[in-house]
Amino acid sequence: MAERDLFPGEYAILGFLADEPLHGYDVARRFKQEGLYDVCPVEQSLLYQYLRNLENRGLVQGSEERVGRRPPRRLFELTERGHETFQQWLHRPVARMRDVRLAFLLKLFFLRKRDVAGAAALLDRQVAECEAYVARWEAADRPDEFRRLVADAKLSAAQATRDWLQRYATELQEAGT
Amino acid sequence: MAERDLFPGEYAILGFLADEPLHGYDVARRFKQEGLYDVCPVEQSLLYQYLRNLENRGLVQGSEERVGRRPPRRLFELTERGHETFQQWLHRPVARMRDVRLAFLLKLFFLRKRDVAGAAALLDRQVAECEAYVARWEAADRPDEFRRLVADAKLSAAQATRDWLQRYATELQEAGT
DNA sequence: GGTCGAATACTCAATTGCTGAGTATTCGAC
DNA sequence: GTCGAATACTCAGCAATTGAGTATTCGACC
Repeated sequence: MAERDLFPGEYAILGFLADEPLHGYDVARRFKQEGLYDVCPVEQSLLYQYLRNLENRGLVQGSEERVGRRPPRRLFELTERGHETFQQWLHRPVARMRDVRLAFLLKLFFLRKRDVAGAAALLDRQVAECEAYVARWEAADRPDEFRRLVADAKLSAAQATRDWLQRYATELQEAGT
Repeated sequence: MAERDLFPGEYAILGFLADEPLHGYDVARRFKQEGLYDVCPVEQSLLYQYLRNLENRGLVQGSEERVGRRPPRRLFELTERGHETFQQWLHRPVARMRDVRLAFLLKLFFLRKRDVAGAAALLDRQVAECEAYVARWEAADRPDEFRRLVADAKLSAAQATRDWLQRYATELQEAGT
């Protein structure tokens, strides 16, 4: 039973926990405060399910805190495997164009703060993915008007994505020098 | 209990049935043949669920055919309300940018075949939607680096979409004269 | 010093959209 | 005459998400 890949929201949780251990509630707050919620709207109840899933996979570890007659709360932190999984994800470009504005933005969010040079490298790799995608759709045959329309739509979107990535890469390089 | 809006796939079914009554199976074939399936992958079993929903809403009407000891099959056709619903949808631009490459493409698919001038008019209205969207994101405040990044991504995508729509509108106008 | 609303911290049941796998018949090719 | 492809449809179950709920503590204000 091959496990499905984690969702963007789940990786984002790993990202926040990579910095410091947090309660589920704090993770939710980070999402809102940092603006990730606008890109990837993980509701509270969903967040706790994600956390549970991550724990089942051994990527995070929650420890129970009991204080007075408060209902027990849990502090979550990344395991070794959690760190590895997150780091691998962080440096891997996405294959599908529609993921650029979701998962890829999340990657940039976390990588930029840690490692500007790494972010620039990731951008370059993502630009290459875009080029490959553009080439595939330029080569696609267009048996009829509608398929031509679809191909043009995909092409123009992918080119715009590539250009935007390139602009941002340049910006990072200039800021880095 | 306000009913949810129909899915793009459901509108597409209305579109096919607007031309002629069909069996569910035929609708599925149209999806594949005409290339709609690549944009909007409606599996067979899903298609029949959509048909049932459309029938419950009184937008299509299925009549049972019994031949020999064949399992009964149903021929679906649009009702009056079905025609109205479809026509309204067909001429309405979409509000969200991500729908341009889904629902809006479907609209173009159906409208282009019937009414090139109407398609050109729809394109103009959709361009206006894009402009409004661009203006909203240009005005959005960018309290931090990440939100600036997100805004830039949205902006560049919306501008590319607008340009693509405009190119196609021009093309239609030139072909129409 | 009491109370009231906001913040903290989490859980669970229900829903919704979809997938996969199944059924039953007919038709054409060999 | 039989075997695979095409026709035509159904159903049970899952997986991701939503919404609504629970329980406690803290700070502000009267």
